[in-house]
Amino acid sequence: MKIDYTDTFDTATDNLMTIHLADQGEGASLRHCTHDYQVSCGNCRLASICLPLALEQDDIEQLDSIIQRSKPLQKSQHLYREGDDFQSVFAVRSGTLKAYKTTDDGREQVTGFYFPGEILGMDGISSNTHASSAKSLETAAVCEIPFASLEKLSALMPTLQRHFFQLMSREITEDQQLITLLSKNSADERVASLMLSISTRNARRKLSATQFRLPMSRVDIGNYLGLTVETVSRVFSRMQKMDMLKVDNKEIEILDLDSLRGMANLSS
Amino acid sequence: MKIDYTDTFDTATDNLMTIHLADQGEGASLRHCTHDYQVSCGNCRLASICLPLALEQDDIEQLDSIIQRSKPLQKSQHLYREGDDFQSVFAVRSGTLKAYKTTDDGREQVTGFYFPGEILGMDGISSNTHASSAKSLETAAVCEIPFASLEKLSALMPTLQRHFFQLMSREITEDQQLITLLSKNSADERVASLMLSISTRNARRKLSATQFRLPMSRVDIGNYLGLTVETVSRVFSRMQKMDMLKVDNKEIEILDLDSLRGMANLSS
DNA sequence: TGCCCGGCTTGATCCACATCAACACGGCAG
DNA sequence: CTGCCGTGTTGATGTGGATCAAGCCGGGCA
Repeated sequence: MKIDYTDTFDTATDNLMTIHLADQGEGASLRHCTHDYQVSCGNCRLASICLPLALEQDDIEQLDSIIQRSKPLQKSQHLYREGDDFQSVFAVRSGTLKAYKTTDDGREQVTGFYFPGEILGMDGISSNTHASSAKSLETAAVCEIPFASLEKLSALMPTLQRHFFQLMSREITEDQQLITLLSKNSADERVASLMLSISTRNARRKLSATQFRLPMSRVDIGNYLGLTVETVSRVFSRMQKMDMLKVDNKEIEILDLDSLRGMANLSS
Repeated sequence: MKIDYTDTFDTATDNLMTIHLADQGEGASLRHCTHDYQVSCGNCRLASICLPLALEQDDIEQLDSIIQRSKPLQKSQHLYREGDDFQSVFAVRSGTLKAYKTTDDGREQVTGFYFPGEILGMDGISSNTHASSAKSLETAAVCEIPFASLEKLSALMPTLQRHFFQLMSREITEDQQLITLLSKNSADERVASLMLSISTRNARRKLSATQFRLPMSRVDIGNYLGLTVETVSRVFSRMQKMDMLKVDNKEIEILDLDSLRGMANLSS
């Protein structure tokens, strides 16, 4: 079997997930994908939504030179743990990760889900140790961006500096969105908001906005939204009964986007 | 009356608040303080906890040159509003501000309180418009730091760049702390945590960690902690009955720091 | 094949906090 | 002085979601 490397990867980057999602072992391209760590930002199809966004070709190559592509993470494997030395931030190449903190009494607060093209680990910058843990929800690949190099490069490339400031700022506004959601919204509204968030993030990656497989468990959803598993489950059932959503375990189909938006009642 | 300018300001910076808090019009120094916008980072007593932290003398002077000191904000006056063009971030010089978002149905989510030495407005970087509003809870003075200048300067001064990255990261970790608080902790724990937070922030500014006046109303506290006024009030009463706290309207005295920590049950 | 186990759903009951309502207090304008 | 309003407290009642409990389903493994 002959493979056009650049091109295969161009699409395969994300396909790793799609393939996994569909649960069909498209052996050849999957294997190819997980073993070739030599992708570059220049030919990554996520470049337009990831860190290289808005960079010139030359700049992308420089950025590329500091990025390390590590071997894939298995499901449930940690990328880093709370308290670990902070060295790098990470870009998700394929798969999904969750970031979470463990409270003293052992409960878990999920602080975010990270899809391909998204950056995680920025909470470690302030204290030089990671403030949360990150583990993969399915087989995943990440690009490691050593922070020291990123800092140096940022000082030389105004666009990159700006963009990284913006990324951190976005993390802040998203956290604030979650704060509002947790403190002001009902269980229905919370779950609806999460579904919409996943839907738009899928769309950004040119995937279906109405059909997708949830990479996270009900427990994870609960720990993210401040609800118990039971409540999450009940909300899904209710939504299904109202014909807003079709839920088949982790397989989701949004049947009525408008009423889902209504339930979430968010302007943003 | 003869005034030693540098020295007066050295202490007056923060005194504006203390004076206001004590509700006694120490005319001379207050007037001096509020009308002299020509303080510099070099002689600001907050320098050690504010943006200049860890900068060399030369660098502080450069930073100083881009900072604008505006005239004081009256109580309840807005520093910026959600949706405003983003131009600058702000350092609190005296007084306290709250940042908040208004939900579509008109309710208010307070996302943070900002005390002297703290930086606010960073949530505006990502979209070039402020993602939240900020208003003063009492007479306050701020330093305006035009972001464009800060960016340029950051590219030249690695320490500043690093420090600003750290500041944004700290905002992220604090938001995540709040997320956890809102989703996992009881009303008692939430209020106790806030009291401890204010206490430590006071200590950082060399003020009493056990006696202070709350700059914010019960409503604000409720809107920050995701509770109603009534609940906040009841928690205060309960704490008072348990001899952890003495509460006289906004005047707080922490009587038993340890049991307050116990109630908050936070490792951090 | 049968068993176990982890993830999910559904029902019954409980409880922390919201909601509603009344009142206390202090500042301020008339 | 009186009345009003904004802010805070306290009590009575209601409710959304937690908790407890049971059962379902599918996958892995002996």
